[in-house]
Amino acid sequence: MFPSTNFRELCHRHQLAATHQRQVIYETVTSLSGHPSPELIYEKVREKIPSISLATVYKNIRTFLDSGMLREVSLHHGSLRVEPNQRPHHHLVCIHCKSITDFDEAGLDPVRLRAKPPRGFQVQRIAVDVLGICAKCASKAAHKPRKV
Amino acid sequence: MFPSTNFRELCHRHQLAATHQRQVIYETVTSLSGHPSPELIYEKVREKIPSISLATVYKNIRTFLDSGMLREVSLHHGSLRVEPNQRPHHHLVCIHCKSITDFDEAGLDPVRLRAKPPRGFQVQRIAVDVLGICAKCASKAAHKPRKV
DNA sequence: CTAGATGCAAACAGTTTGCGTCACT
DNA sequence: AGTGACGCAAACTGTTTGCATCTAG
Repeated sequence: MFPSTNFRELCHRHQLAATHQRQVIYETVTSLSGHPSPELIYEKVREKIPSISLATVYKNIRTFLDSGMLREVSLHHGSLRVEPNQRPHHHLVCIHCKSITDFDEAGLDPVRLRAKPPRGFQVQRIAVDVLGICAKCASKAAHKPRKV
Repeated sequence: MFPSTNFRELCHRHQLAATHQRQVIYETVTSLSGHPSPELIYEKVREKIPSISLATVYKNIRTFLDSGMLREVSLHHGSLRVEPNQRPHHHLVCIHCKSITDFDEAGLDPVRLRAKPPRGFQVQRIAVDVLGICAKCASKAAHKPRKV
């Protein structure tokens, strides 16, 4: 979608100031494998900028997520959520208000593994999240789009 | 799988003492719709047992999750996790150690909505979590099985 | 020049733990 | 009777905020 580009342009497209801290945080994240936590990102960034503040790392991760420059592994709802619905179902998750709505399994083509999962991973079940904008948020927000 | 049953039997099957608090917490959760947080469950339970402690609610939610009597909406990893992998992919999630491994989109039959999602929900993307036991945990645990 | 970014410390929210007492089995 | 559950308060972890200073545009 976007041609290959440098960090300044990327920030400009998202209307963000291209600061040194931001660049190092962003490049650190994209260079990492796995699914790093803010704390781990902070550690790695400090190797480049020892004086950086943890708050700056948090603020910028949030900024990147909000602008769509980065994505989080799964939307977190601040606290643990218990699932009272015992029937097989999936979830509709709103990326704005983070509301979760159940979605019957029958509304989705059956999800099946095409390939064996790697190296002895024993599958127990498959959970599907349909991510998007709920009706309520869609109506009040003709404005800001947001990636997920 | 299980015949309809009462709370005492349910606890017995999971080797848990059937206390009054436990019963009220469990029945409160299963009577709720949506995806309640511990705080909300606490509020509701206090309507029945005003003297109950928040710690008891937390301890028992944890107990229910660990025993498989209840399930959580999505495994939470304690902290926010950033996704550096920009390619379309899904996740293999271990229910024991909570490790997350990327799983290429091609390893799964394409996931498609069969029905229109309800009431003007605008779908942006579909995220699939394959839940199970990773090889590492499987080897060291011939023992305790656990539901997810 | 000015809006917005940084760094620090303090505040917060959510969750867990230690421990004395009480209740289920 | 003994093991484990409860209730309370204190501790902890992860994250956000207020504010003074600095910097990109």
